[in-house]
Amino acid sequence: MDITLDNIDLQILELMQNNARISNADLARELNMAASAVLERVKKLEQKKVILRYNAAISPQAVNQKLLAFIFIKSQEGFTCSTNTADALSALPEVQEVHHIAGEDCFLVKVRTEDSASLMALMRNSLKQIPGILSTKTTIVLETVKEQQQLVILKK
Amino acid sequence: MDITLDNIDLQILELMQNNARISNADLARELNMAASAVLERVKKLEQKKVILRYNAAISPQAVNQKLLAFIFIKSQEGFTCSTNTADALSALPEVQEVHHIAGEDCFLVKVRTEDSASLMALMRNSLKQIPGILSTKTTIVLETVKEQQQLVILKK
DNA sequence: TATAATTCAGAATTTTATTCTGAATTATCT
DNA sequence: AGATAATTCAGAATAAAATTCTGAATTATA
Repeated sequence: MDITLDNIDLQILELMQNNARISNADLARELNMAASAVLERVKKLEQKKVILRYNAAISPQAVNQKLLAFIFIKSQEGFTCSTNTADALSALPEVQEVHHIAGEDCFLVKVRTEDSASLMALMRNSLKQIPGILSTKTTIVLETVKEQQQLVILKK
Repeated sequence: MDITLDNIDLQILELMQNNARISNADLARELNMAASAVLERVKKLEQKKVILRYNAAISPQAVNQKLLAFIFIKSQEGFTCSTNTADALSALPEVQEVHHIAGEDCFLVKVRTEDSASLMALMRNSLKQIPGILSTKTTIVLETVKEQQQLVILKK
């Protein structure tokens, strides 16, 4: 399947990336196009997995997830086995992101918990159950200044 | 304003966090409630900033953002001045996240670029312009196994 | 250059969002 | 506890939006 994106596609992506609930009609008005044509494009972008999903960004504080931390996890085994480690990490609900990174450390994991006590509990209980983890190094976030993906930025 | 969330609110958040374009009617059907009642709640969650925004998750590969990296940035000055550093970092379009972290390093920055050449260019050109940056340490992501916020998980 | 495939506007239809009202529930104050 | 106020919600009515369909125009392909 062709995944070439023309200018209209990029405009749609730019409009939707931070306003995913914009109505198809409004989208059409912004682009000076018929609603049916825009709808067809959005559906196609979804089919082509250019748009992966639509998320509601929820305030972590509002749902009592006050602590954000990054954990570097050094894994024992080679890459094939580490994939299992990554999957085990991904399965934990507190784990928001798992990245396999270059260099001596193996994974960088983004974690949200209620507070530092529950972070400690997570590390003591859940992480300890995962085989192949050699060591962890935790970095606690004091304040988040920006947290917003913005992949499409059109130049005028 | 009261930000207490009852069970219905949490169910709404759980349904919307990974399906932000669900129609209000479908939401109402899932919850066995009138559409008007659900709509009122969603509006209130937006007002209360429990829902911060709605994002379309775009495939980075599809828009030619193939490289993901985390950069640790050690800043020269104290916290007040570092805020300016953080704001300057946040203003860069390649920068997706800026976290102020505990410990010797000051900021952890998540960056997406087309490739390693443009990452190097970003560091040589843009980062060098920002005053107060003492040193940087870059960690390149080889593969992302999970990347999906999931703040609300209801236990049955 | 012919043919096929894609894209899109406009109309018609189905579905949804939104507003309003009154009843029921919940919270607040004395 | 009991009265009052505030909030929440269902159901109806209306406005708006999504979706489907068709044929014309454009673009790609052979």
